[in-house]
Amino acid sequence: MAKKTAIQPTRSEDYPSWYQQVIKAADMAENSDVRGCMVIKPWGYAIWENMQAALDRMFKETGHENAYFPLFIPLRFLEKEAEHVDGFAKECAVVTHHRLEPGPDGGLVPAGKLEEPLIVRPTSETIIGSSFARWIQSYRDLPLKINQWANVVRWELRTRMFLRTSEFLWQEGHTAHATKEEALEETRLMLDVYADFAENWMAMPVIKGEKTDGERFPGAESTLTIEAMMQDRKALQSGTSHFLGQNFAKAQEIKYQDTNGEEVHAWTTSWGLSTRMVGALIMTHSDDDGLVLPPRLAPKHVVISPIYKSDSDRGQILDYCKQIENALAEKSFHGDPVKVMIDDRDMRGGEKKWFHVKRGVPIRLEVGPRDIADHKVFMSRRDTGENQSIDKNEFIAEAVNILANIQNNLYERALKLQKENTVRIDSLDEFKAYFTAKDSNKPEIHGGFAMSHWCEDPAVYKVLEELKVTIRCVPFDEPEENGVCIFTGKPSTKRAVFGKAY
RNA sequence: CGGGGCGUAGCUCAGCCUGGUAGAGCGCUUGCUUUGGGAGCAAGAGGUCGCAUGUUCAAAUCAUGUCGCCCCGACCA
Repeated sequence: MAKKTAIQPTRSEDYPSWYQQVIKAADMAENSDVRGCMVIKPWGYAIWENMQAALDRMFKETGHENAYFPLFIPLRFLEKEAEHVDGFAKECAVVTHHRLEPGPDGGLVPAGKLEEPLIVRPTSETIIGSSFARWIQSYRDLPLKINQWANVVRWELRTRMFLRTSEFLWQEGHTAHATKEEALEETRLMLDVYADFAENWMAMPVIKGEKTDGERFPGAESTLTIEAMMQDRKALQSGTSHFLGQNFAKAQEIKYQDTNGEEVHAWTTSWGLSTRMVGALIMTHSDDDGLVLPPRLAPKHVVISPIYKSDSDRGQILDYCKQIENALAEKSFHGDPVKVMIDDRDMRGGEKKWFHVKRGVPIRLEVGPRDIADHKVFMSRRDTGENQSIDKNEFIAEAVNILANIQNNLYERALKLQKENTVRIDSLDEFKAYFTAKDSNKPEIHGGFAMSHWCEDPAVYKVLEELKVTIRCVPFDEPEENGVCIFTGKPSTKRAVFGKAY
């Protein structure tokens, strides 16, 4: 008899369904009345706010300023950059009217047709570029480093909560530089910021690399990416940083006078990271009992449940809990106070326990009369499920270390999964076997990442398409090495990461 | 846009094949009991069965149409 899990089905039974159930059980989000759009509920939004706070600080530390640009973009703006149009045209929401009037059947019908349709931003390169063109006159105006926190809309055919929704929240950084070198440096710097965030806050190991031609952002010269492996061994693109060359600068006349008095085009970059990261967080750490949160992003670090045997215990037990809360509030976990919640709701113990387990709170404490008598607390760790009775003062002294230990354990666990499921493959047969499910009707978890030699050739993409595998990136860490493309036999100097992707 | 599935109480679903007065479990409300582990008993609230048309004495049930959702593909952060 299998152990009863809080989430059903389990990961191994049905991963996509498990994912949806975790979101529901942890009360993070729900589907809305608008197709493809979700409602982010307080617990899910608090996680996003923690991500925002960490990233925002990092952006400011690297010299960026926040600003805000319009939700609507004139249609003609999008037309300016040819590749950009191709990339986004298929998924744009278009606003064509500005008024509603009573219709024949008692409902409302759009009226007041707009002279020029507006599109709801799928990304803001064009509208921000038009501002940049006005703001930038001289080399003294550069570099210009702007970030905006915003919502964007991409009309997706198929959506999945957090991973792909028609509307999503993100940040988009946009910068303009005097030289190509400086813009390239910025592109790389921001990718490093994303990787730092993923690994140190999310406890999610990532592979940094460059996208191949087919996977690049529409209109970019190069796209850098961080790729993470989820527990079903599929890849999730988790943040991208684009070197836009002078493509957008030329399309939008972002020009400045250099020190010689000559008018030249600026070099621009853009980089973005979205609420998709909340999905990444779920799929990286969570288990069959629900969400598991890395302490650095958890809305609450410690939840204390008082356990009353009788009403007369109440005051005493609550005082004891408050002592712990106050003592922890003075401890610093990465510069912030330890976030404690005393859950004093009148609920049964078991129900209350599972409530917090499912929501992924890193540490749960239970305090009853026996603990008080012994000056102890009963502690459970969400990451390992370990329970222990521990001296109260010892816990207070160790709490920050335990949180750090959980953070580290989650990272190491995720890294182990990634390493164990990344293999170097040097033959096409082996490659095919690696990515082929034994039961095509109900594909079991198979494959992972493959590191293989390749080349830019239509034949390569044909095979990949058949296997539903994509080139995730050409990793920076991978050394140059002479080999042959496993698809064509042509010479190759570097391996790329291949995988099935979200 | 293709292929599958589903719309019945807040949630999960049964009932439909074979038409005949709307069901269960969970949740919710109230009371009592319980409390170191997803409580027990009792009482109660809650549904024009997605929508429209048709067939019929009679439709949740049959037919046609329509809208919406979910899953699997193609496309994408």
